Amino acid sequence: MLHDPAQLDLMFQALADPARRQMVDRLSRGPASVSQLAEPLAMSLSAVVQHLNVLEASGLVRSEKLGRVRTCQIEPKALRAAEHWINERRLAWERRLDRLGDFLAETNDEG
Amino acid sequence: MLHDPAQLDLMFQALADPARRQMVDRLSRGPASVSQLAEPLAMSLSAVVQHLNVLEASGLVRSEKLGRVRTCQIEPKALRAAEHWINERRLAWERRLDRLGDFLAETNDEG
DNA sequence: GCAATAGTTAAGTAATTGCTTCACTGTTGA
DNA sequence: TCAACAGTGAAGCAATTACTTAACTATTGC
Repeated sequence: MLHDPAQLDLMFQALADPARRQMVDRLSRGPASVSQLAEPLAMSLSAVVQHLNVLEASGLVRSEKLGRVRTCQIEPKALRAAEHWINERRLAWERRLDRLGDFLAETNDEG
Repeated sequence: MLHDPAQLDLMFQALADPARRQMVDRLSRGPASVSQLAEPLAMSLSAVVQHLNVLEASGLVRSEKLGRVRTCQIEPKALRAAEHWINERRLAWERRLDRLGDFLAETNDEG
């Protein structure tokens, strides 16, 4: 389910915004409440909640509410899925370059 | 220069669109002309050129025009930068979990 | 030369995004 | 009990995005 293109779409879309990346960055250092996520950001709490919704919809962040405070955490599996998509494309390209290098080396030996 | 936040912003923004990811995917299998990139996409050539501009501005793709055909390639360094950003955050989180696990194991031993 | 090819550019448009403010709900500490 | 706190939801708005069409330039094969 994590590699389905729609989910990948939501993840990259979520990561495209600097405020949301800052939130992910903050969460990578440990869980945080909505207010803690909002604190370094120059925007209303409401805007932060909206960003949080995007992050949760993408699967990158999970949260749970206890009493009046919602605690958020990173979902490393989702991060890994995005990472994996990029990695596969880059590796495909680099393998292709290697093969090309081998081919050129061989045809040079025979020239 | 590749880790500057503005460039990272452009890269993730570029990857957020499914058409552009499809173009990157195509390019990961080897260089292609603009028309070749456009071929599987259900949109005008003009739209594809606009997507290509976004990809080039982000540094993810490089292109060169010879005669009337523009040939595009992936820039693996840029892909690696995006990959790296995600990887660092995920690792930070996972290391934190490890430390937490160690701590809990230790305090259990002493109970 | 000239038509077809490959791409570029500009202008317009509909949908989406990233906010804002405001009114509101539920929770908690004094 | 009640004021402050933590968060939510809706409405509205300006900017951006992802297209479109149409007019255009430059290259190439015949």
